[in-house]
Amino acid sequence: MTSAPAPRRGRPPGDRNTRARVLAAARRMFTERGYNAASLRDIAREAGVDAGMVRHYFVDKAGLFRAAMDMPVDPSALIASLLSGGVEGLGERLLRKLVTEWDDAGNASAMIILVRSAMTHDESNRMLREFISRQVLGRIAAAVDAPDRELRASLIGSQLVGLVVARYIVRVEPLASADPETVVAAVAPTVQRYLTGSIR
Amino acid sequence: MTSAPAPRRGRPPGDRNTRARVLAAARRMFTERGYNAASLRDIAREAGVDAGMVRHYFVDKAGLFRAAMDMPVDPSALIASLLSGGVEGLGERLLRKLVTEWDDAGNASAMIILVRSAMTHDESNRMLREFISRQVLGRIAAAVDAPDRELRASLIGSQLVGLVVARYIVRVEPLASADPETVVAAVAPTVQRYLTGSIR
DNA sequence: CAGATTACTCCACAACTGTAGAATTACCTG
DNA sequence: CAGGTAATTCTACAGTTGTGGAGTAATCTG
Repeated sequence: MTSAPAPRRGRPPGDRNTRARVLAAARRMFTERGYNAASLRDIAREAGVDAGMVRHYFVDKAGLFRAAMDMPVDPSALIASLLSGGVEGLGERLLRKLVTEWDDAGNASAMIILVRSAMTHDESNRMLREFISRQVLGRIAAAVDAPDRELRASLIGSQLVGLVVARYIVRVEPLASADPETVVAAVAPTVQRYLTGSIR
Repeated sequence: MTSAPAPRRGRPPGDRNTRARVLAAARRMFTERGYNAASLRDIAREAGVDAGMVRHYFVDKAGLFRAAMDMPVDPSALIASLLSGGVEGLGERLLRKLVTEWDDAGNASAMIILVRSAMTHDESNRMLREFISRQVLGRIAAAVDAPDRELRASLIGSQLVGLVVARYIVRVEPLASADPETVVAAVAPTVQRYLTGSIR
């Protein structure tokens, strides 16, 4: 790993920090509209920049999307740390993390982008399915010592995705405005039952 | 070699039942891609018909969408009949109805159209929110004699929407291929708890 | 100073979109 | 048979989309 700052040559970026602005605008647009409906020109306008910059920095719309999906926190590490506390009370920890994380992420979470895009964009759909299966549910399933581990994990997935859609995307009331602890208290037992309870 | 019959101009002889074919094609396309991503030309091609027919029969894309959303069964009547059995075991009845209905609807349910479209199309988003609130949750909330009726109802909504997304849209395994009764057995207690159990 | 390299904008293109009107043909009523 | 109406396709238009190339400006290295 060369930590050397790389002999920067050529024209330095002005104090506009364009790349980051484009990325931020892309995240906003993708969360709001999903992959297809967020146009490059809209994103560029939002960033106060010419549309050509997207090509300059990210080559493609797909490239921009990939860059926008590079999440700040590694979800697998996050989940691993959640799991380290054991299965007892995992439902509650999982849910609290999810809700508090997304409440103040101000709608700009990669997960929301993915959910929203997955409805109309094939690649996103595949990404979401694989992300849920491998990164989230796979790990949970591995931690659960019960028959039907995979089924249990995907049931959890269904409740979590449903919560995201209802609270953050479609915004069904009063769930959308309910305070975090209320949501945690209400939904955690569901997740815990899918984890360790009887499901047959 | 003229393999294609070369579309003759003007009114063709016989009864082609075009309106119904366009409508069916529209339902298929809307379920597969959502409102925005399903183009009029694609729908017309799917129906084996010129795109002008949409205008002829439905005026607008919005008009076509409205027509495609005119559901064969009135959901409010359906829900009312489910509710008539009382709150006892309602979770199970609700879930069984939902799962069996959609499993053999072959993916062409109006609900799936709505869920899929709601992610990118503002009007659909509004429609879904209002449909869930008024038609489904409103009625359920009215039948539940407990504090937090609306919150309970929207929690149910979150689990149901999550199930739809996970099983029918994103197709997370093994939930997507699980047999109906397994799903009912696993999820019904969740719904029942949201209905009558403790949520605080 | 001369390149080289990067940052950035402008313009063009082909494809696709929803909408609109005109033209053509078939069927129905009298 | 005459005339109207419905059914259908064709052509056109203005807008938007992702992409690509060309050109300009700023800064670096040598």
